[in-house]
Amino acid sequence: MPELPEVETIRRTLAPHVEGRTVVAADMDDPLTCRHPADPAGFATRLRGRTVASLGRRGKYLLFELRGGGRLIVHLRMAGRLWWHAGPDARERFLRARLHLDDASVLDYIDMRRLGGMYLADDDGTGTPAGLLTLGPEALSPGFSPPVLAAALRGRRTAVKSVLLDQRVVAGIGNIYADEALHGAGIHPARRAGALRGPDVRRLHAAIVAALEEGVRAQGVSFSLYRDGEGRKGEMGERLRVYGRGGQPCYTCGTTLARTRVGGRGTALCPRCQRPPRGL
DNA sequence: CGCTTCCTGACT
DNA sequence: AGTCAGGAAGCG
Repeated sequence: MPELPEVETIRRTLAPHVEGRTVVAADMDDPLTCRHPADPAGFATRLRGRTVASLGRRGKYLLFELRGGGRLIVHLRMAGRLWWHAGPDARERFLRARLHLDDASVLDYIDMRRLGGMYLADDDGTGTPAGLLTLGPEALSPGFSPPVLAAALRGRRTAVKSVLLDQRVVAGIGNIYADEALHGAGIHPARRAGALRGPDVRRLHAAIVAALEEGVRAQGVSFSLYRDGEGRKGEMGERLRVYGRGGQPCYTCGTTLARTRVGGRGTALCPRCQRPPRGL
């Protein structure tokens, strides 16, 4: 569900509520949510008494750095939500875990599809999800530059959109912002990555950064499930130019936006602004 | 690489 | 009944 702007918004809204707080109890209600350690009782025992020093983010991972070492890592995947309440609120239908903090507030982890998960990792890396270890540069950092993007695209016959979604290439882009960035750059999502020229790559890089920064400013997209750490919706949904707009007119040229499938993912594009070269 | 799978629900 | 969903690991 959430991509870099949504996860960053959650981090910002959650940080003031959890930093410096101690977990006095953890209700780990769902074995699937406990990725490491995998048993809920052990997970709860290890988390109890730990204090959150700071809340960070890497790609789409949220990192609760714990005082004295180690971290609690949360990945929301498609449908996960983190929701803080000043007191023990009503339990959401798909509540999978609840952390009780030492000021009587609670942090709820809600995940209808149970695709997301929580990890308790040590400083030596034990328990860290593999995907976090192989993450590419942060999309909104100097480490992600046009030359870095060019190197990732070079020589590859796969669709350019699939490369953008590869977290090992760049961390934080998901299906929404990939479509938005490709439209902003005027590049067809199924275009062969290796076929992009220097100017294409620079436009694409700029469009990625612009789309993600706009998403952060607007506090994310709230299509259905996403909310920030305090349950508020983001404004980015109304600013999307292609994602979710198949069949509606392109804001740039008026052409009816198309809906297709690229790399197994639903994809929206403007057939005129993003015209593919012959044979892609 | 690209396709399938994980999981559960909403919608056509 | 079939399709789709903001993600990513796993398997040929």
